[in-house]
Amino acid sequence: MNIKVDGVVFSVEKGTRLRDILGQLKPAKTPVLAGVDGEVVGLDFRLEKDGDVHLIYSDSDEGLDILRHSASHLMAHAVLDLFPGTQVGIGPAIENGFYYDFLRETPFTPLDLETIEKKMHELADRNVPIQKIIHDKSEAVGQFKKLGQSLKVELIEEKGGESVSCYAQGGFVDFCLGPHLPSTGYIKHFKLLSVSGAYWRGDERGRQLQRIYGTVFFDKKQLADYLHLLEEAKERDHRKLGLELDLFSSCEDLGGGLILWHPKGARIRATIEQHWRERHWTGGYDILYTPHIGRASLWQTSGHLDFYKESMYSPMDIDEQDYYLKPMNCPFHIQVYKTRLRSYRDLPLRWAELGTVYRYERSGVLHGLLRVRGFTQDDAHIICTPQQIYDEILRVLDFSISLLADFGFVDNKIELSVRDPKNLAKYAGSEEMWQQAEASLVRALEARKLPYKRIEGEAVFYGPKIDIKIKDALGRLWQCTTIQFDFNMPERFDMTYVGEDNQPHRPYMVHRALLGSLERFFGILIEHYKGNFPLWLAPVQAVILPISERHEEYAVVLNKRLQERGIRSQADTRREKIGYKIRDAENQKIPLILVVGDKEVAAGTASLRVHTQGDKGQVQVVEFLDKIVDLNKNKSLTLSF
RNA sequence: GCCAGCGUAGCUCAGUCGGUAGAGCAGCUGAUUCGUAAUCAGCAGGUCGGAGGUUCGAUCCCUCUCGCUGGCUCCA
Repeated sequence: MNIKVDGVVFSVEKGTRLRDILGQLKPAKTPVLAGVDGEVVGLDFRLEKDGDVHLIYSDSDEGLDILRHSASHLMAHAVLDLFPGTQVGIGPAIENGFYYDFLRETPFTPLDLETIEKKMHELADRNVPIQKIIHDKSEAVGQFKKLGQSLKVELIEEKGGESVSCYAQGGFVDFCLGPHLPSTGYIKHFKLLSVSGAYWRGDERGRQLQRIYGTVFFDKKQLADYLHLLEEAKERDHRKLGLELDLFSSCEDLGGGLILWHPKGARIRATIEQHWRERHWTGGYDILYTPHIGRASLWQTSGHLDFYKESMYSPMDIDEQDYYLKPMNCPFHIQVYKTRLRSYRDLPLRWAELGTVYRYERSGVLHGLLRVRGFTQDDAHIICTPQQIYDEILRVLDFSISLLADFGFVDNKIELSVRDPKNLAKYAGSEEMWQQAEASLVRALEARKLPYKRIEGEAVFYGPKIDIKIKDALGRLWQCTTIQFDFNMPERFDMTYVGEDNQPHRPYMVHRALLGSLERFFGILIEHYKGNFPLWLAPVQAVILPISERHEEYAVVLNKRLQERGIRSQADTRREKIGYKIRDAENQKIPLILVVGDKEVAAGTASLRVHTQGDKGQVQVVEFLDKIVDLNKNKSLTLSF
């Protein structure tokens, strides 16, 4: 009898268990499951006929998906056992875990989660087989009606074909395409994480269900690692660090989603902005400033009052005219463009602005610095001729990647969003423009050999775009850069330039933000570095700690020498023991700590301690100064002495 | 906006089955002059998120409201 395992043919005896052929196969890792002719089986599965086998490993997406999905069924099983009368909604595998939605009068409490978890362990320990059952539709509907599961009935009636696939384990049955584990015994290492509300089928007018989230892994260590990652994320939370390091706050009287930048946070922001301006000026951009409010007629022309009104704040009355807070900067930049007749010789124009915009966000979505109602975009508009778009896209792509790298973000994921081919009517701009724009985006990505994901239907109505997501120290992705074509605004504002042919032409406009917003980027930066900012960004770069009062004068002089070289330095002359001051400086995450006592005063040196690295011994002041000035100027991301 | 949870001193948290509150850190004052992550003592600090109701009496119970948290929805 011949079987093919992951493409390699083996000859085995009928009835051989999969487990027994692993010796011959010598896979690099031990598999947990296998797929045999489209079914998921355990390693004890006996091969009875010729067929295709593929091995499934504990850390593969496929394996985890099956496990997660089966764990969600196990959870539903436990919930129905514990709380009869509960209705089940849907329960898929998701990134990092699973959830299941339940319809039940009484809300689940954290205590209930423990009980459910215990029940799940019980059911898993019984190692109940999970069986696929094919019903015909009416039979399935009848069965779920009898069980009182009307949500499932609704789903089957809508989604089920003539025959309906269900999975059963013990007394629990679910309408589900699978695949699932062979039995519940595989589900050992899991944890239920939280309860929240979720709308039935995502419709906010519909019924609200209770969603329980959990996570599951094949082995104990993977679960422990994941839970550790969650802890680590909590430690890095920018809201916690923002308070501890005195970077920013928001307060009730101000209103949600509005941020106060404290001196240290503002220092970092100013450093970011300074760097950003330098890079833009040397990178071929000009910088604009525009106001925070504009007349209704402007927003009428731009179309924002038609298509963006829900995100805009109510108008204010100024001399009986309506003025609106700006949710975007583009109409202002366009006004600058229109102040004079533009020639093709003027293009491309690259106009950037750190523009503060205000957008209404629903109260429930506000989150620290990451989702706010007032924020400063590092915005720019590139206005160019059709012939220039490829060069401009390439340029902005390079620029963005290099700017992000300055802050230590070098691992990116790029997405290209294009039209939904099935719904071409809803887009602004001509067929030719879309094709040309998309081609230039693709060409630029390919010229730089940047891997990207093409997503159909994700483009906004006015043009295709490239988004860049950066990966932080915990491997989490954050969207920062967006580069979008806009075929709508030039039309609405009737932007033109005079071509070589002395005729008016419509320019192309590209809207781009690289860091995204300063608030959000700062939040990401705090979490990425866990508050341990690289030297060039640190609000306080060095602190001088005199051992006792008699070393104060030396410390003050040394401090002044650092400050004269442009280092943000402080002398801590509080009458405290050195251990106390060191602890304080370490907690404040100050990169460089200089301890000075009798020895240093006598030798004219300082003892250097580097944050998180410990005591480095004595350094010569002149050499040390040269070195840190250099590290600071070069915006080094690491400190080595 | 919706569901659930939370809101006690600047911060982290305890507490009151209804009789107006307590610790540690931070702060202030004093002593200590010290060598690589917390010196000691004293003091001060709260209309227990806000408003209303029930009650002889509310920080505690109820209603409303504001804010925060986790999600959902949204994210041109």
